[in-house]
Amino acid sequence: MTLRLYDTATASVRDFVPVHPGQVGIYHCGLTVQGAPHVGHIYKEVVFDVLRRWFERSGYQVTVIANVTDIDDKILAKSAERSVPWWAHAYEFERELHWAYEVLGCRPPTYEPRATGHIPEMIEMIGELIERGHAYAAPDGSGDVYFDVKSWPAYGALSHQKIADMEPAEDADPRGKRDPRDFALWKGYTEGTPRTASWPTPWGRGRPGWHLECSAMAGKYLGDEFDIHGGGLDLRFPHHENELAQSTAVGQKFARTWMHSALVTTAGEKMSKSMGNGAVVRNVVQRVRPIELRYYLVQSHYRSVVEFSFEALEEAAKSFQRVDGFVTRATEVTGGVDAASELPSEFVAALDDDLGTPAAVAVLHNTVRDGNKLVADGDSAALRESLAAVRGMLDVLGLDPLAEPWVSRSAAGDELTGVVDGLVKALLEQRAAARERKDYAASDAIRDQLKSLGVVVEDTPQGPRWTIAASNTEGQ
RNA sequence: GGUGGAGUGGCCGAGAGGCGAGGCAACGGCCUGCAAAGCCGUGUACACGGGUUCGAAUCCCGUCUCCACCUCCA
Repeated sequence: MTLRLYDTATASVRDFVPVHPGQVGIYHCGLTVQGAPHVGHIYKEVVFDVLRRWFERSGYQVTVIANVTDIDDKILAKSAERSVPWWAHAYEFERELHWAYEVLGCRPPTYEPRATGHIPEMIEMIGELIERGHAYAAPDGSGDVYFDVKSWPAYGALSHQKIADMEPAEDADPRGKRDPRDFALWKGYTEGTPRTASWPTPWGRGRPGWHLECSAMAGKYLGDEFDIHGGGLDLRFPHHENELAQSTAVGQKFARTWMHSALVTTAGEKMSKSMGNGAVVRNVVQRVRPIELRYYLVQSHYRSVVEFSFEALEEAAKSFQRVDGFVTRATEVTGGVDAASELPSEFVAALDDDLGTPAAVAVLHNTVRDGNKLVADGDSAALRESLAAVRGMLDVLGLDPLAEPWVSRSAAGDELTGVVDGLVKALLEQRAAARERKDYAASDAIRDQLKSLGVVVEDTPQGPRWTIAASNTEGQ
């Protein structure tokens, strides 16, 4: 079975056929770095990280380009509010964003171009659009340059809308537009904005319109035709529609498949509308481990709305702990095995079917259940196979607790661990002695004492084992 | 006004004409000195009203409710 993906443009699930055999080029829109990322922002990143891992596992050579939009009106407005230079503001949140990606185990893209680094490419593109009759400099001398929507009959194809049916923006200042639905390729310099946020062009000084940078950068790094263009569902219109218009109007074929990840909601509303800062990634990972947050996001399908709540999140954390627990115990018993390269066929089929992570997670749990039956009997070929399969599946989902980045963050490498292990073992020997003479009051007292210190003791057929209880169970 | 999506058991969350995805919680059991973990078992749910069909959560018609987008959005 081959990989099938849902394409927004055709509104259908289709077989994936690469532009270049054996290779995949993916462009997904990164963020406008204007504030701290919340769970909704990060969801898109997790979705495309899983997609990328799945392509790689399926043998493709993958190029991922994800932009950073480091200049736009909101950045200018927010930085002015804080009395911080716009570039410092943008960079601060770019770093915050990278921290969030990293903490959730999202691998960096192949390249991450910034809008401000691609002004010449944009100017070149504007020139070509004007030449071909699809763009015009505003006659009012503002320095604005607009895309002429009516000159491009295919406009609206991606979001399946007709220009005539679109509501013109009520708040939009028509300025020098021929049609209210025309959109800015370039925004002329305006009084009161920093001079550093403007660049010279044949049409006057100014800054990029929001959509142009992605067209310019996708074309530059992935070529005139590439495989997948993605982003959050709210980018479908106008952003992606405009990108498509710009790039195709300039003669490119552009993306073959458009993928959009569903929005994350809180209290039934889109996160960016409804939230304060409760769902900011930095806060959420105080409440559950980052790997658990990732599991929470991966267990639902990328085209289904995620209704975010801390209750559901904590439930997901428990579900993941079941998997995590198996990996830990099975590794102790077997001495550890590598992730399998061969994955269960149902798992493969699930992901091949439009990245069906929920079904894939169900296969994972079934494998864990079967594996758990084997753990008590000690090391065996069947257990090793089971552990290898589980780790192989987790690896694809970016959730293998024994792989980077999760291992190096766990306490295992901590120099104190050896000390604690020695101390706990000494106490467990006393407990074993007490149990031998059936002095259960004494043995339970030791266990209770350890528990109050956060050390959980469990008896297994292989003897007692101890773990540090999950530390971040409190928070807001 | 236009376009797209959703409503599933106590909860989360898949599926898409017949066979109860998976998880969390609950209850019963096994294991255990006790616990924890784990395993086994228990729940017949698909917004509402009609229709098609031997059979509908799934298809059709209608209704209700909710969400997203229509130039700030991931």
